[in-house]
Amino acid sequence: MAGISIGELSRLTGVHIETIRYFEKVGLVDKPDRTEGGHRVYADQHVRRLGFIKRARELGFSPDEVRAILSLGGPENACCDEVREIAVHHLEQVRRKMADLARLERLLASTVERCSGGHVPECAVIDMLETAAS
Amino acid sequence: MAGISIGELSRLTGVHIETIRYFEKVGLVDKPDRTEGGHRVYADQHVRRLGFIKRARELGFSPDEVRAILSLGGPENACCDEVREIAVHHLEQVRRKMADLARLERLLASTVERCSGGHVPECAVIDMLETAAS
DNA sequence: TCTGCCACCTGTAGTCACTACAGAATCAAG
DNA sequence: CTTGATTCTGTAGTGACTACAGGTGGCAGA
Repeated sequence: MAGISIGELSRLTGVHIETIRYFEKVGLVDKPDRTEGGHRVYADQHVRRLGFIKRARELGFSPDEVRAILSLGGPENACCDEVREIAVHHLEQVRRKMADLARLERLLASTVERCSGGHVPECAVIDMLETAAS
Repeated sequence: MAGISIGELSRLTGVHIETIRYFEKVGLVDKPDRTEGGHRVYADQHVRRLGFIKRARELGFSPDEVRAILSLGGPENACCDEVREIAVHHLEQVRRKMADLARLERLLASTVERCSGGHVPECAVIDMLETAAS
């Protein structure tokens, strides 16, 4: 209710003060009111918005994707179909990345297993890295 | 056999010319010989080394991990146990990342499924992003 | 040999998403 | 009114490159 300082906002949301100012600069959060002396004064709306951004970033949405959702009018006004499209696209990327990692995991695991582990210059890991096949 | 220009090296390895020079600057690849005029002249050894670096990076080894392997004397001399340790550590990180992505995938997938997709302001994706639970 | 042109050189600056600092001003409590 | 914490602006740093500007090198054809 009462005005929130940037420090409180930071504590409430877990977003660094510097990052909050950065988000303001790049237009991810609205410019807050100021005190006479120029200190930022935030409202509850900013807490929600910043929490939203933080969570979306944690979930791997790129800043541009977050921006896209926000530009749809923000969590308050965005239309489901448009937001859904962004989420679906993001889901596809996540699945692609998972597949990549799974291949990598198999390769690494089997390589490490083949590895003698002895203090010798023959090494399956090195062999793998030297070999161009994926 | 014959000297290789930086352009050829780039074509052979698929690494950008600028990146090759960057790798030289940060010490990932040895400084090559030069022509009288100052152009870099590479040998086969550089092709192997650069290919090695490229592949390790593609496999998600961080530059520091690559540096660590190279500092063990490079692919030619490194000892299996030390390299293995780096690879095992990397494997752990890959698995952690996979688990993260899997959680994210489930959340996104179930959310998108719940999503009406209509042109309405109620949206499961927004709800998810607004909700702080992971 | 001269000319043309591409490849290459160095050095600097830009990217992204922040993070970190310096030095000054403001705020809140006592 | 003083003190100490907080906040302010603006700039610079991070990592891992990428991109450019402005100047040479190398080599083929005339």
